[in-house]
Amino acid sequence: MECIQEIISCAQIHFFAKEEMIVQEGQSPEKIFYIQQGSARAFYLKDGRDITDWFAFEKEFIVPISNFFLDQPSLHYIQSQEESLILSLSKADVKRLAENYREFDRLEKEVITRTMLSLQRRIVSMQFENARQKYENLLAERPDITQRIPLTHIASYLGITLETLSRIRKPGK
Amino acid sequence: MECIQEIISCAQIHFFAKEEMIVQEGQSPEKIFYIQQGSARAFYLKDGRDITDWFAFEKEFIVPISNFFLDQPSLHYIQSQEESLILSLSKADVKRLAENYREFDRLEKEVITRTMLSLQRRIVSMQFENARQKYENLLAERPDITQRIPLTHIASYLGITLETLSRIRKPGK
DNA sequence: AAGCTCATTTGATGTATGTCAAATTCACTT
DNA sequence: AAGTGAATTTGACATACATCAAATGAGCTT
Repeated sequence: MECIQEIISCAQIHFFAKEEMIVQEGQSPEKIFYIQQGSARAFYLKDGRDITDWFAFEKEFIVPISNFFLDQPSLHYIQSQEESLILSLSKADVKRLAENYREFDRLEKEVITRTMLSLQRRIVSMQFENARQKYENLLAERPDITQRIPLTHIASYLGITLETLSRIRKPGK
Repeated sequence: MECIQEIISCAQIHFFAKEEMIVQEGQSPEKIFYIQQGSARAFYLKDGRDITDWFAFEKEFIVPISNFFLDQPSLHYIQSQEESLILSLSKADVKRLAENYREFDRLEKEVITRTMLSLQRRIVSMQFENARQKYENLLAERPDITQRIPLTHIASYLGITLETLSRIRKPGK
C-alpha cells in the first residue's frame, strides 16, 4: 500500500501495562487504537456497574465509539487487559489519509463493515439464546478468551451475571 | 451530487403490497433496498419461530445482510410491512458507483457507519435492560412503531415474548 | 349485521437467571 | 512456604419473564 509510510509517520505507539486505562469516560481523545499485541476492552458504567461492550485482541481495532464517530465526549472507558502494544491514529489523520489515499479509504470502510457484521451477529446471539448458548458462541469465536480475560468481564459482555457464568462453566452439564 | 443521474438509471423501483415478501431465505438477490415510502422488516427463523432483526422506514435502507456483505445465500427474509415504494440497487452497481464516484463512496461509508452505531446502541439496550426499558428505548426512537408494526414483531425484535410486551403496555404500571 | 380469522390480552404456572451472602480457590508478595 | 486480597464457586432464595391455554377484541368478508 502506497500510503504505509505516511500511516507510520503519523501513528503513535504505546506500551500499556496490564489493566491500564487508555481512555476515560468524558475524555475526547478522538483516536482509534489498533492492538499490535495484547488485548483491551471497552466498558461503560450503568448504575455504577461495570459493563463490557467490546473486546479487542491482536490485529483488531478498538475505539471510543461515541467520541470517534459522533464527536461527543466518550461514554466508554477503554482499558488494556494484558501487557499490550497499541498503535493509535487520530481522527484528523484518519480523515486526511482517507481523503488522500483511496486504498486507505477502502480499508477503513472494510473495517467498519466487518465491525457492523460482528455487532449484527452479537445481536442475534443476545436476542433469543440462553446464557449457555451465548457463552458457547463466544467460545467458538474466541476459544482462548477465558485464559486472557477475567470472568466478570466476560459475564457482563454476555449480559449475564458472574455467578450464572460460573455455574454454566461447571463440568457435567 | 454529480452521480445522481447514474444512480437513477440503474436503480429499480418496486411497489409492494402489505406484508409482501421481498427476499426469501436462501435467495441471493445481492441487492440493497431503500424505503421511499412505507416500511419493511428483516427476519430469520430460529427453531421455526419468526424473529425480527431489523425494521426500516421511509428514507432508510434494508439489506439481506449476509447475502449482500458476505456473498452467502440470504439467512433472512425481508418483507414489506405496509404498502411500500422501494428502490433497489444491485451490489454490482453499488460497487461500480463507489469506484467511479468518490461522493457515492462516502455516502456508502456514512450509511454503514450509521448502521454500525445503531447496532451498537441496540446491544447496549439488550445487554442489561429489562423488557420495559427496552420497549421504552424503542418508543423513544420510533414513537409511531406500534401504529405501523404488529406487536409480535416488535416483541421478537426486543427479544421478549408477545405476552410480556402486552403486559408491559398495560396502562397503570 | 353476522361470522371468521388473526391480533392482542389475561390468567395460571414453571423456569432460568438474578441477588445476596458466604466459602473456597488462586495468584501474588514478602 | 505463609499470608493477603482478589477471583471464582457454591448455596439459598427472589423475581422477571417464558410458556401454555383460554378469553376477548378488531378488522374483513359475505
